[in-house]
Amino acid sequence: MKLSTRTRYGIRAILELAENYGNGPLQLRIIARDQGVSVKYLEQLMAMLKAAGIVRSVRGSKGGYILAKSPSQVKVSECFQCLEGSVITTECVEDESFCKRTNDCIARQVWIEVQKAVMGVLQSMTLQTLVDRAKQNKAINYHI
Amino acid sequence: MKLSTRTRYGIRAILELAENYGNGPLQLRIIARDQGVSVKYLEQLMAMLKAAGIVRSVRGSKGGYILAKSPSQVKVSECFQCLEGSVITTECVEDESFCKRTNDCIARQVWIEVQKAVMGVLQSMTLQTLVDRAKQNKAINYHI
DNA sequence: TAATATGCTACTAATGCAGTAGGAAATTAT
DNA sequence: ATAATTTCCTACTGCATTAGTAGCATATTA
Repeated sequence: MKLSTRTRYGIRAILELAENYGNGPLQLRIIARDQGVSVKYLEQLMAMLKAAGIVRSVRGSKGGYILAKSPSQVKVSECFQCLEGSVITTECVEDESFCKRTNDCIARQVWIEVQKAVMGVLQSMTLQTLVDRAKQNKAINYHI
Repeated sequence: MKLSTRTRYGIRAILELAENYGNGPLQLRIIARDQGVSVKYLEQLMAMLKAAGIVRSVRGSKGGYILAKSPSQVKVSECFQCLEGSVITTECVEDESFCKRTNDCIARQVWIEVQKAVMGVLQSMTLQTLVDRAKQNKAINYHI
């Protein structure tokens, strides 16, 4: 059940875009530097997010990426599903015909509950939620 | 975030042992037949569960596997962690020194919450919980 | 025209998953 | 004793996915 680096780097990149929201495009060069990831790899992640309509891009010099919607309108679950593929723990959770044991399979009930729990967490958060937390966190660190 | 077949088959095998609890050892041959999985593959999964003290084995003819504790004493989370490795979504969740950004990383907070949610579900269930559900399920199907 | 960014596609090394295979050791049945 | 059954152990293999790297095309600004 490990997360891919795609998801981890991707979410971090999106968060950086969310923090930068309203200040024009942010270059991958900057994000790559901040996050310690290659620009080339980030390009691919951003392509996925762009295809999903989560970010949009501005080409050319002074270009970069911008969040397509305001941070409060983007659920973390959207970003997660885009990058990780889905939150499906097993095929049978969403596709009953995947296995003939579906009706009797108690294990399946477990995976359904797990999936609901994960989605519950991710759907309850928007990028704004996380940006606010980050601000709060920085304020606390400042006082130390 | 897909589950491995290890975990899926393994949990199903354990559930079969749980349903058989009190009736002596159950052979992998039987479980393999019921679940549509090879004996050889099941052997490996059972080796993991045995090492974790979840099941114990009886060698030789009329041998097989038995749950090491009563179904009500075995949490699903134990079985899951044994088979899947862990519920860790990323290393940094449990190892703060894994990444120097740990303190400021808001993404990490997301993964921590996801992990807690998953563990919450799995820890709330014992094998007995699931066996009871299975019985209930069968009773309902019988009336149809 | 040069510099800076994204866009696109192909390639590759490493890893882990999902088994298969074969024989050894223990136990029971004949 | 011997045969049959069953777990035990370890090695091997094919496959898919991940985690990038690389190179060039295209768009935009200075």
